[in-house]
Amino acid sequence: MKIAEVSELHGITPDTLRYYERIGLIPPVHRNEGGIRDYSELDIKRVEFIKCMRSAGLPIEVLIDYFGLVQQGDRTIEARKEILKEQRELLLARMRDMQETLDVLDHKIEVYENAVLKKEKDLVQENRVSEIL
Amino acid sequence: MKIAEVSELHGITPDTLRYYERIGLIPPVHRNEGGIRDYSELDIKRVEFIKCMRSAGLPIEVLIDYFGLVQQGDRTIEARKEILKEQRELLLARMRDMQETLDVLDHKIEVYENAVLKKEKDLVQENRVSEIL
DNA sequence: CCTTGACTTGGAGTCGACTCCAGGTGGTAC
DNA sequence: GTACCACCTGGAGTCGACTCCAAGTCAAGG
Repeated sequence: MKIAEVSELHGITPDTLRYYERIGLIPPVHRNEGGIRDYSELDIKRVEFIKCMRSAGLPIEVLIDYFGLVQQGDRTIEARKEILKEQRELLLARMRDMQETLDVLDHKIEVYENAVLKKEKDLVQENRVSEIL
Repeated sequence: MKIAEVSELHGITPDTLRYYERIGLIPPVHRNEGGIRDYSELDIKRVEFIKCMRSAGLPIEVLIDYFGLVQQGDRTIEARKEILKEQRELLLARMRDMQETLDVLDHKIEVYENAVLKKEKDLVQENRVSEIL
């Protein structure tokens, strides 16, 4: 699969895919005779995983470390698990922050909602209905 | 309240507080005779709000726009509400992404957990218990 | 008086993560 | 055979959000 297809399929620009390869987040992708990248199933699995993790804000460095361990085989399973657990905790913490902010936002929106209603009511009472339409 | 106190109280560095003021996220803070910032109750309320919003990833620009509207008085209530609603939706979307990633992470951690257990079981069966301690 | 320490300023530097570009190649379509 | 298109490379630029720094001011303590 060529870079443009992978790009379209996963909503990642070719530039970003090449960038990921340059910095070692994706291992060197196999090329055809013309030197053009041909992404394997496995490469694509990796891209999907990366996209998922990045969409939640996991840092690229962490992912590089993780894949480095994967490459070193079974004896790194424990270390990999620890990385994932740590990122899981960080993710949860961020989600809790966001939930708090969401609550604040919801509250403020409601307050504004009421403010708007009150203003309209006032206008109606003053017989200035035309202004609210 | 001086900058150091605000900083300690809210876990924001003085540099960041001054930066926020420079870019207009916080309005010019009142100074004492010596030219030293003296944060008012209202300033601090604003800092708290900013901290909350920033911790959920709302962009600084959006917050500047929002406070710009606040400054313009009641006639901007509707517009402010719209900004908050939009940010609420974006926040929710990000939280959904994160929940998905969390699920993937949990699943992978479980797989690793099982892999570790299996490995230990194998070692026990091979009478190499010492290696797992 | 002099040092110390917290503050001030404007400007430059950093960091993570892309994003863009110039110049070049290779394969297909007319 | 040449125009076109997608691809390639290395390197530079951008963006958001800080973060750091040099040089200066001021109040309080010894």
